[in-house]
Amino acid sequence: MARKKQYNEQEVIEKATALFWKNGYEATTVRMLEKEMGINQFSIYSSFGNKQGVFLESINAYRKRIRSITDKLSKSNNGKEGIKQYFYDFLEFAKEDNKNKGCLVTNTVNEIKEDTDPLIMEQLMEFANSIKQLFINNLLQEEGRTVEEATRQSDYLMNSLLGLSVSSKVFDQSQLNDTIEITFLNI
Amino acid sequence: MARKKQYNEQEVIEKATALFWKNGYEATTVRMLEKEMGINQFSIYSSFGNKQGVFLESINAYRKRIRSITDKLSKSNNGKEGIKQYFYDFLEFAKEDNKNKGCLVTNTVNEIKEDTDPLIMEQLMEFANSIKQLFINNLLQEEGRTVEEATRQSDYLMNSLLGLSVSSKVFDQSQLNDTIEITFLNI
DNA sequence: TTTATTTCTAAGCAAATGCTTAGGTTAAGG
DNA sequence: CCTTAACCTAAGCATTTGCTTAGAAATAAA
Repeated sequence: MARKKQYNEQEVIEKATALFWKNGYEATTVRMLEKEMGINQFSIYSSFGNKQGVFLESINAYRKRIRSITDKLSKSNNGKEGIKQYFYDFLEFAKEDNKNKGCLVTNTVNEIKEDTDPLIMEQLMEFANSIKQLFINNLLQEEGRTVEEATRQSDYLMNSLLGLSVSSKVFDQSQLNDTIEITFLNI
Repeated sequence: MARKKQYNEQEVIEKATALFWKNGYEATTVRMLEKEMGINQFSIYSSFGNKQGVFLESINAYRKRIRSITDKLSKSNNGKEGIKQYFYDFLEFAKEDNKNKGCLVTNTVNEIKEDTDPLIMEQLMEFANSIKQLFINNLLQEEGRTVEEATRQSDYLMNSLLGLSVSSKVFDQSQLNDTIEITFLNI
């Protein structure tokens, strides 16, 4: 017995995600969100509570989108080759108009100060750990590796991936390809 | 024939550097600078023009401080071992109170949006390239490497270093050590 | 059609931002 | 001891920030 919402929450969150991805959390203002999402501030706040609420939903949307390549990784059964493919898939995933936006999660980790909201931190760490766990599982598909070794190598790989998320904004494609190839030479 | 400055510009820039290092460029406000540097906003603007001017001087100060370990690297003559030592030195350099502040330059690169000031960008890229060049030189100290190979490997190492600057804020010391060791296994 | 209830528009709020300025304070040269 | 030029203090400026709210518009039920 009342008016209907004139927007779809999932659709507008997709647009918010793109903004956060490109600009980071702090640099994305509510006015920008308003414009990009195509709805008024009132609607933003009534649907998502506050700016942080929009961002948390954006992380969810991001994780859904990236699931296509994490799924591929979790289903792969060729050890480190599957992980290497994930690196390439990720670069493709983060590309837009010949530019690279990096990883939404990594970008946000880079913004972290002491006063970063614990809720956001929690979400970020959970996501990072889920990726690391996939690495460990894939490495253990290959013979002659202890769990400890696989864990150490996964930390190494996470470090490389974090690096890629940053350097993909500055390096060109062939530099990135070479870097990935060398990264997998020694594990 | 006039009053003398009651502060030393180099001293106050050291304090500004610490702030930018910890909080990043955008998140550091002029009021915070005022408090940390111990001088009034008027003095800040009269000495350095604007906030960006303070930051550019802070990058200079940072480069001077890090020179102790880059000098060590440029003087080393044991190839990749010297670079590995640089990685460890860097982690030590960036440590403060059991926390790790990462690299001022990398932190700022991570903040980069399309509208980042070109002057700042230029400074940052110049610094990054100088490090990469040191890597190349050191790698060429060892036999059996072409310049192209050394360049590719230096991109790989820069990627790892960028990763370290980020992951040092999240990983613990033993994870970082393991990561460095694996990084240097296959070059 | 009327009523009830939600949604939307647009104006507005306090706080924080980078930067400026008026006016008092200090000290070197005459 | 004055003058004068640079310095410092502190108040203030316009703009932007995240968030709120009063009131108009829309729509399902009575």
